[in-house]
Amino acid sequence: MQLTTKGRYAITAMLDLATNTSGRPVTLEVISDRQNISLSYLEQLFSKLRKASLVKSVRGPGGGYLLDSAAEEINLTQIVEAVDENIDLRRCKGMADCNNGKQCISHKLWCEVSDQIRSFLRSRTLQQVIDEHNSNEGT
Amino acid sequence: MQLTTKGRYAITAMLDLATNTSGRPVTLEVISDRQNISLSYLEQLFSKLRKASLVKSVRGPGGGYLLDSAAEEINLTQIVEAVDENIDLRRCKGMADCNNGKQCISHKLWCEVSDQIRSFLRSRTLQQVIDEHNSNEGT
DNA sequence: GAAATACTTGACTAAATTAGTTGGTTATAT
DNA sequence: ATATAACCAACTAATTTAGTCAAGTATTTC
Repeated sequence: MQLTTKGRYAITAMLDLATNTSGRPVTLEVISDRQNISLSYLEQLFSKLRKASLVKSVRGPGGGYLLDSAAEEINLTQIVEAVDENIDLRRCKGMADCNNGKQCISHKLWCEVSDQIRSFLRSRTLQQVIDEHNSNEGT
Repeated sequence: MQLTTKGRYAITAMLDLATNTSGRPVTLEVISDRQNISLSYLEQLFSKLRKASLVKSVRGPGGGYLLDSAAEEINLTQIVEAVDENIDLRRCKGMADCNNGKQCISHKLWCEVSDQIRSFLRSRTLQQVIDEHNSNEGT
């Protein structure tokens, strides 16, 4: 589990899509302007998001991107994992010579922490994030 | 809030310290061997951890590092923030020309997500992570 | 069916971050 | 004294992130 600017860009862009209620596709150019993310970098990210079936594209004039599922159905782990191909530990890829005894106790602990973060993010959908935002309007 | 290999290394090393119950300092060399992290990279990280008062050092022979507080008192956000100086958004540092209207709605949403992750990590102490590990022993 | 729109792809470059190296110095226990 | 191990700073290498460029392909609209 990584959580860097890359994942943040992806979440930001997906939230932008999720708040578009017009029903019409949103172009990457518009997202680029609104969110200050370079168009071509967005293209890279959306290529991955599309392959992960998180968004769908509409070509031609009036085209753009739409969420592929309802905002209630898309959680943050899906987004982060779609763009941030999760890099494993460097030396002990998988379990190589790592799991022998206490050598790796804190590596194992780390994995558990990582799992907890992942499942926390999985429990949060785009819609929830938006709803919580709206209920805080007054601040 | 970043969460990269750097933060993971720091958490891993801190967990290593936290599981040392001998009461004697642990050298970076030992951690380096046990966790497969280069000694000099550990030095960089521990310099920051020390400045953040998360660990204390003992010089000279028999020296090394110890947690500065009890493992119950140290949470994961403290560790990550100590080493991963949190990089803000690129263009709209602070609030520059960002907060004007709907321009930034999903930036704001992102900040809220980020806060949620931060407070989740803050709710988890080193000791809790270790305890949960021990109660899963049988697997 | 031609033109415009807008996604798609891939290779490339630049910048930033992470990781590791080197070569010291300082403090302290023995 | 000497060995140990923290401390420090500047440097390099590797990797990742971010952005650029240039060509495609699909689709709508006229």
